Amino acid sequence: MPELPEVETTKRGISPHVLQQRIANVTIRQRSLRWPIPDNIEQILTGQRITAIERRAKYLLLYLEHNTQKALLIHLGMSGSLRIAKPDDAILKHDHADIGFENGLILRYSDPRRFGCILWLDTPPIENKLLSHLGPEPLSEEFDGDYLWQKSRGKSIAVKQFVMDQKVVTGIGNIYATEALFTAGIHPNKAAGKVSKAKYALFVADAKRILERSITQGGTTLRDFVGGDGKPGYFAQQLLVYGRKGEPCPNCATTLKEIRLSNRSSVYCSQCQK
DNA sequence: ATTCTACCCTGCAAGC
DNA sequence: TGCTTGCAGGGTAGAA
Repeated sequence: MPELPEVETTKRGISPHVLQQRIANVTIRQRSLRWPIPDNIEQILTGQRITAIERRAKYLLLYLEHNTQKALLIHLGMSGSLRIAKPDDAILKHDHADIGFENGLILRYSDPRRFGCILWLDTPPIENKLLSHLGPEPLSEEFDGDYLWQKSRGKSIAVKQFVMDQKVVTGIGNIYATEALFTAGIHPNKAAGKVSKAKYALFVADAKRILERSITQGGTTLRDFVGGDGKPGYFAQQLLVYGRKGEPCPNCATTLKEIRLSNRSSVYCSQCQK
């Protein structure tokens, strides 16, 4: 489920239940994620108090007391989720990891496809290979049209792949790239180096607006989620073109087309996106 | 240096 | 009903 808004709302949702709580026990049922969960993660975490949670791109960083330079790194991959569970809650098939607290609540990691990861960073996160090369956060001021325009000069790669490259900007996944390219009127297959500064400015403004709106909606989703209802309303948001191949363009009624870039679906309007 | 391809894994929907 | 196929919100390593 996770694109950036869902990771952000996951962070907001678990924070009140997890911050300042001391870890009483750790149970790993399936170590084989994208990379194996470290063998010693149980002993590293047990007895420690979680003092801070950060999101960087689609990664979550959980810091322990006296250890601001070390952190637990969690990524949800394509299908992962975190929820707050109670001791009596049933353990489902893909609930791979539990972090149990002294107050009895459990931070439970689930990931059917196991594309996510749970790693221990024992060097400053900024130095970690997975985090060091990440581009700016999409909601930061640093991310603007000029930045994208500058960064894209001379690139022949399709603009959609360019804006989904985490080295360029983090947190823009397939859905948001598809949507923002549509509202900005940019053909997904246009060479990144040939998109104008003005178009990039439109794209950035639209991407930020869509992400912010999704985060707002995600809050509602997460309250249900944490409460144990587990009904993600993520898709309830209005997507204009994503997943709507063959339907009329909401702007001009031309039938929406689909191309595949990097083997990922890209829906677009051939009339509105040039 | 940039761009492309294959791959990690399970679940689900569509088609036969 | 049951089988096969293709697709899914991500991101890396290594090849071209």
